[in-house]
Amino acid sequence: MALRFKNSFSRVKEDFVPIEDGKVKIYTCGPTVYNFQHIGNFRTFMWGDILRRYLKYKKYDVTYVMNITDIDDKIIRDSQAQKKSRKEFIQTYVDAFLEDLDSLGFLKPDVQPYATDHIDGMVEMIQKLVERGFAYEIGGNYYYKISAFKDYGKLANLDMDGLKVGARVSADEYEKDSASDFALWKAYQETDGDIFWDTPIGKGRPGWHIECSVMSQKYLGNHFDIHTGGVDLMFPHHENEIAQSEGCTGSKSVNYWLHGEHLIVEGKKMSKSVGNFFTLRDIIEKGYAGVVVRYLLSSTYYRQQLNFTFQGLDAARSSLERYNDFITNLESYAGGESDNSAAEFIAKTKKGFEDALDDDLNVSGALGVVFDFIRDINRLKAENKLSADERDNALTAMLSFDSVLNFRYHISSDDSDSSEIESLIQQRADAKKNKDFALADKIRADLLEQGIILEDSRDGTKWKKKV
RNA sequence: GGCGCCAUGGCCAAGUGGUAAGGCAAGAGUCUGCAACACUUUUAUUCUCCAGUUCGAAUCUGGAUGGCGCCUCCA
Repeated sequence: MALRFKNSFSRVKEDFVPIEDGKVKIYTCGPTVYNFQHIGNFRTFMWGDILRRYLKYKKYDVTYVMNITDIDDKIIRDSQAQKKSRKEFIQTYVDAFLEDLDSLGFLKPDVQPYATDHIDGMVEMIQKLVERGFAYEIGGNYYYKISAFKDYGKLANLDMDGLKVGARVSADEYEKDSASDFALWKAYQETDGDIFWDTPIGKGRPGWHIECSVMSQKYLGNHFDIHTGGVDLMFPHHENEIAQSEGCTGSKSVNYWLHGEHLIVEGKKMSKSVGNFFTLRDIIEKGYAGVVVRYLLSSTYYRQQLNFTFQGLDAARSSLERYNDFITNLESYAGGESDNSAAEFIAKTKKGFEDALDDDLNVSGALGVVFDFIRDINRLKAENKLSADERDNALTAMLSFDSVLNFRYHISSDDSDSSEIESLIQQRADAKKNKDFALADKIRADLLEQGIILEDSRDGTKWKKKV
């Protein structure tokens, strides 16, 4: 099967054909750094990571850009409330975000541009849009004239003529030709304090949407392959991005628009007032490793709502242990007689894995195939029908699947307490030899208390950390 | 009001016209000093409901019910 994606623009699955053979350019709308990112944010970034890893698995040369929005109304409001400079304020959340990406096992974006480093580019684009008749200025504010862009509303399937002018629109503090026109540049106001830029188009700050047009163009060119984000960004953000980019160049900007559904918690929209709002940090504090969250967030098809529950998180942890135990146990398996069935299992799994992911990133389907594989190989192992060569081939296959999933977790060998654990395991082995099972069980229970799980096998006792 | 998504076993979830993957949980067994790991095995004549199309429907059509989202803050 050929790789295909459901394109939000056409609303159907389309075969993926890159603009440049063998290369894929992807832009993802990154976080606005006014707070710690919540698990819903990470759900969106997560399938972006899977997408990117799978394209690499398919031998594409991938360029992945994820921006950081470091200027917006909330950043101004909250940094002032905390009496911090904008830079100082955002740094906390940028650092936290990068740490979070790391604990969730993300590949680092190839380019991670900051909005405020691209003010010049934004000014140039706004000037160009004015020249081309897509933008106008009123009292130092610049607006995009959506009536000038004939395809406006096409991505979100909105009929702009039929839009009601609601309370939020009329409450806008700036004057505009049309209520639906959106801000490209906001003139300086006293309440902005020291947050402003002096530019050829005046003193002020950029609107939200212009940054993504400028940064995607700068790092990926006027025309690139894939743009991702959450469904809520489809309108107005991505609609506006298209209007800006294409108004500026006069040609198509993005081939495939991918939008992920939201995460809900215990069946309800996540909100602070309901008390079901979680940052990644909240979850980790409850004792779950990042990789457990990764498993849960990535295991559901991205265009389907994901219902986050702690029961689900516990199930994810158990699944993940099976996945990792499989790899660990296979690595230490000495190898036996072959019955020549392993090659077939490997080929079948590889095909099933790729067919599933080729079909618009069906991770659930791919996981089903991988768990079939785990059972098939474990059975061969149990019956001693897997040779050392077959073991190596199975491991290679599994690790190639894991280059996409990244569910493998490692026990650090330089762990400071690992020698202590080894010595306790030795004490337990001695106790077992002396039939002092009470002591042996106590050692095992004590270690479990510290999050260390012991597993006895013919080849001795292994230990692993609880995730 | 307009646009759109979803409903599959106790929980999660794939399958989109050919007779219900997979994971978790639970029960039974093998292994084990006991566990854990692993293996074997049991658990949906049935896919929210009602009609229809078809030789055949979880899958297509119409309707109903329930849940969710977007319609200028939002992943």
